[in-house]
Amino acid sequence: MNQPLHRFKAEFFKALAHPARLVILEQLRTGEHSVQELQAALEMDQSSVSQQLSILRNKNIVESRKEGTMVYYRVRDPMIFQLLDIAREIFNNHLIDTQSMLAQLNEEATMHNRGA
Amino acid sequence: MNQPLHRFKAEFFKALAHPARLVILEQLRTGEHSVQELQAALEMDQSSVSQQLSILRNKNIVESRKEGTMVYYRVRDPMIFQLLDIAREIFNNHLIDTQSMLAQLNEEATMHNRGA
DNA sequence: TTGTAATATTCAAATACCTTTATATTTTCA
DNA sequence: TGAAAATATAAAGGTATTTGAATATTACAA
Repeated sequence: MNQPLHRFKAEFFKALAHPARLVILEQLRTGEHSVQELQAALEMDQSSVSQQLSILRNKNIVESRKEGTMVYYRVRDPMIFQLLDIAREIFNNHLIDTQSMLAQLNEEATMHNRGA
Repeated sequence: MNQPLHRFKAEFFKALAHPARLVILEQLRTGEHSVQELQAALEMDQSSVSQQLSILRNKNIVESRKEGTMVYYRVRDPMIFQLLDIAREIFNNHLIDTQSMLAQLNEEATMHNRGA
């Protein structure tokens, strides 16, 4: 707990704990991608993508290569994908189950209706 | 990104992204444990442990069983341990590497010296 | 050089999360 | 019943993350 190791592991998981960053990693399953490409896939603006990439970079989860004015990103350790696969299985096993998901979706729908 | 699925996955990882919760899960590798036992292992006060457990419970990562006045917790899906194993391997593979770790440890030492 | 395209960094406001302390609840037992 | 043990919840203040907008940087080409 005080042990730094657990704190570093927690930070590693924190790096994965963002929807955009998960999508980025999914994109990188098929190999290198430029920021442009990621930006298009994510439908996010340039600077947001860059920010998320910098978080993944700081945690050493991705690394980059510059080619002219473009930068190509790739995942550093393919084992990350195993991790994501297992996370998906846990999802499919219903660990994160319908109850809380539905509750939250519902809540969101309500919010949107209010907004409309 | 807007897709709720990615948000839920992100929340799942967020649930793992805390040192105390990681230690709790490590403890639960050997099976059920009471809150008391976890409290002792973590050297945290009762209510903090309870709060962390409630986060894990809300994300359906652990479940509990009441026996008299005591509550026993266990991990819901053993695949969680596979996930933690892989995370550890990624660590050992140096993905989260020394550079940032040392930088942070250093920074902490500095802070403490300032404080002293 | 100046301009432009691609990417990165910085900043401020909003939100979420942590930590601590205090208080509730539930169960058992005298 | 009333007290005590084990656990849970709530509230408040501090800290960290997110988000969006603005601004820097870098590399290249005209």
